[in-house]
Amino acid sequence: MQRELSEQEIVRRDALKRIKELGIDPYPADLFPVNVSAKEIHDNYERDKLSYKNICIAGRLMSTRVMGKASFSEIQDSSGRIQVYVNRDEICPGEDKTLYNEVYKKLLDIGDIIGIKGYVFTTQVGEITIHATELVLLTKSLRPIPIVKTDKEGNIHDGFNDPETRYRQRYVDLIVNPHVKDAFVKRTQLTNSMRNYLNNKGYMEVETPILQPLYGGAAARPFKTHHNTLDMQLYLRIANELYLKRLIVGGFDGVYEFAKDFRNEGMSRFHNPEFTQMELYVAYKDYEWMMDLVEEMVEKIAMDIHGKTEVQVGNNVINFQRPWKRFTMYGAIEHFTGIDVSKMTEEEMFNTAKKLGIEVDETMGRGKLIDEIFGEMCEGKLIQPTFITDYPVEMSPLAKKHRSKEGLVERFEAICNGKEICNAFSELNDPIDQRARFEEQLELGKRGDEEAMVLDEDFLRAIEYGMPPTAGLGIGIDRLSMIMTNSNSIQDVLFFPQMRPQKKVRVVELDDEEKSVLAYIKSKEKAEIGAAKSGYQESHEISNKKWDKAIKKLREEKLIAFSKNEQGEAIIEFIQ
RNA sequence: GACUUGUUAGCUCAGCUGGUAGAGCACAUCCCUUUUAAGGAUGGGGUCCUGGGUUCGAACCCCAGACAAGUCACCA
Repeated sequence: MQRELSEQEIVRRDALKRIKELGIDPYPADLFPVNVSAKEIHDNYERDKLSYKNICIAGRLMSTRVMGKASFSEIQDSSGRIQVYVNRDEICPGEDKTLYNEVYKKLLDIGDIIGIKGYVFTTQVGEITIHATELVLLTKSLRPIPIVKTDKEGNIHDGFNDPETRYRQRYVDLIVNPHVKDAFVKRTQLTNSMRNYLNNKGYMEVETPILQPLYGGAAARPFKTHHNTLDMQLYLRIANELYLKRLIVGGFDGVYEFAKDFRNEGMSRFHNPEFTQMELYVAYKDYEWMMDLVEEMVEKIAMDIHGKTEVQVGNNVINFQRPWKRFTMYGAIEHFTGIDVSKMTEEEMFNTAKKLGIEVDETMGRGKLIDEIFGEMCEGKLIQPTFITDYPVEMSPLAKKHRSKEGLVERFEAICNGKEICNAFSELNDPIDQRARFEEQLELGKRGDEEAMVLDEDFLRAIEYGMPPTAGLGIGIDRLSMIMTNSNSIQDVLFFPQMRPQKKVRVVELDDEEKSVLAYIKSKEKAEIGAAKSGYQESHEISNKKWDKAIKKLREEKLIAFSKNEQGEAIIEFIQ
């Protein structure tokens, strides 16, 4: 179905047609021999002027200021923007000035991708500029892009801000909002830095199934799908933990994966249905060791991205310098509430939670209560990176029981800016205990807990062969990216955040009611508007609003006209 | 899932008590040899998110819905 084009789109399509008539290919196939970027010129021209006498650059046309025979444009390549000076008699040395007068001045639009050959100079105003000697069209753009302007004080004019449009048309967002691009560059720096760190340690990056017959490794509701040939239900993974541990059983000492995981749950500025987690498993280590690794790795990432360990996040400056603060979960609760819950019975804890103003219900066990108290009273207050250790066993069916503390597991989370950024434990490798924990989860599932884990018989078989003591880590790449880029929403660190589809555009045609109204007016030829309405309403059921809509529509379609007679009455008239 | 706010030109936004839909940028036409968000002049451009209702009359009031953002709940 052909969309109705806006005036500006029609102008551009007409320009495209004219360009073709002039024998110019608006989408040429040949490579364009780019030999420099905008950033390189800005960085190096002043101290090495001789190297920029013969340059070739390509980019998107972002602005033009035409001043008769001379004009200035700005082009933007992947590295940034640079000004281009175009002089009529230089790009058109002969008699034929079409390239300048018609193509450059009229047929090129902001958003077109062009190639420039020329040399670099500095204008009278002192701006490093490319003096164009040749100009070619590389791609014609058929839609107008938003024109965002920044003045000398750095104020942004006519910004492209609407989050919905920005996320739905991320390509436009990336073109016109440099800070958006910057956040994604930083995200990639983050994963590069992390990957380098892990590779230098000798761990192996692996890939494990995303389509899993059983989902496991986390407490979450999965996406279901179906494989036709096997005729079986499959799930999109919620975690890759159980697969990576199988690889530890298989004899790898350290494996990691940057994993896209999928959880069929609520969405918010911290949650997207698909998100990225880096999971790492290292044999013969424990959670204490893993804490040291996390500190070291994240400190290094901050250094690699920002050149320092401090990062501005909202109103806070977060410092990733080692060592980070460490609290046990009980310790954190005592620190923030003054209450020692460690020796409380479930009943005492229930009442304590209630007193603290936390919503509780009878189904909550000790572990859930502790988690609630912590989440409510402590988590949001932890701005600087902090490790919380030793979680209740009920919440952690895959973690090893604490070596000395009853009822706890060897688990830690790192909290930063009030949010969890990673989760790790000494992995449970006792197959008997693991089976028992899975069975407890099955019970929870029967009681209606949709997030309860399912029993993975193959995983149990694997660890029955023997998994060495292992430290495991899952670190949220999106969450960490948000912190490292000072982003307020996960959507700002995902190129294409999940959105509901947009409504389809309707084709407008006369409906039956409008046709009927038109027929009536035609029969009258001409009438006072109020009389026509009441006349029509005598024989037809129609509300005033619908009548009004119908006649407005008919006028738009130029099927009827409005006017006034000598008495000043509004007259409606059928047009032949 | 709940609550709050929003949706008007390609973009950013005004729009009074309900009374002919506005501005800046962009676009078009014309003039102009180094400009800096903006050279000058003139002009065109609208499904006021959708559907219903109230009203002589709705961008505006009422009801229902769509989409989004924020807060909360759940979760990483």
